Amino acid sequence: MSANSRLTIAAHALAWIGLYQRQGHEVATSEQIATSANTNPVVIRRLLGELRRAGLVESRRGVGAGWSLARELESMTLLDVYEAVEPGPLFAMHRTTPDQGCVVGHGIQPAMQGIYEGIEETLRRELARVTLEDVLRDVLAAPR
Amino acid sequence: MSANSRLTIAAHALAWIGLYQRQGHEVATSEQIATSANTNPVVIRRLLGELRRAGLVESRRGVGAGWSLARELESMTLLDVYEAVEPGPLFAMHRTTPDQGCVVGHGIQPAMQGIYEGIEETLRRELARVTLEDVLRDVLAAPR
DNA sequence: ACTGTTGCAACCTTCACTGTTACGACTGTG
DNA sequence: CACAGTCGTAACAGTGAAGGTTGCAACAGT
Repeated sequence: MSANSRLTIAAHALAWIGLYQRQGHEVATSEQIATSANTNPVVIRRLLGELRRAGLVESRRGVGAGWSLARELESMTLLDVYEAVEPGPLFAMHRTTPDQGCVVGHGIQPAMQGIYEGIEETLRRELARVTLEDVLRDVLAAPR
Repeated sequence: MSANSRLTIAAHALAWIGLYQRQGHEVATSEQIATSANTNPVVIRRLLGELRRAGLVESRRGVGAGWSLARELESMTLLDVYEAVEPGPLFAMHRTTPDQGCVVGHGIQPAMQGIYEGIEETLRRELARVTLEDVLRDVLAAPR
């Protein structure tokens, strides 16, 4: 499907900020998070910007600037993150309109639309069952 | 997610072949299916080739060549099609290894791996609940 | 005024998907 | 046996998303 890592990196960033704050720090910088995720700070800022628009994090500018959680990790689910960073649908329709003169060409899109909606709804329910607190717990439970 | 239309087109092709065969025809050509799906015959042949490898369709060459179903539509699910045309996982990990010296960088991949596996399993169950017979029925039920 | 960080634009590279052309391989028909 | 129609597949181009990188203005505390 040509999967991307946006949800993974976003969860990484949130878990990092959450843990950092529990260690007594006020804000985390995109530079620190990027080092942990082994990527570029701008990539982190772009993702966190989308999470800010969704109300999951806040940012401060100026000296002592950085990122902090807008809510507790317990109240954030992977669905919140998914919706913030993945706007489009999971499955795409035809790139060009199928032949409307053909029975199948005419009926296929409404048919698949209905099926896909049900499947995506199930995916969302599943994503909503996992909180970022769960993620952080699993992260800390990793061996070694 | 940069979704693609492979599952949609594959379902379209299978429904088309199935309906065509019920109308008394032996085999369908990639040309006919491509016309219905409004795409190029080679695109259809590539997709059907993957479905053939998965044992869902058969092809004949030579004069009177074309494609036919290898099984009844009732016995084919969207999961069969999905697995035939979408090899990779739904969500990707980091493109580069995260900082293993960081607690989060070290634990994030196993954590997300476990979470993603559960979610993909749910997705598969959902795809397995829809047969291609269901798809064809919905196609034929479209208004007008 | 200085400093460190965000916000954001601009650009590049990579990669998957899709579309297209071309042609050899195959097989039933005349 | 030649022909015709279709598959099988390689090769290449176009498109678009994702990710990486650089650069710089804006901001705010010291």
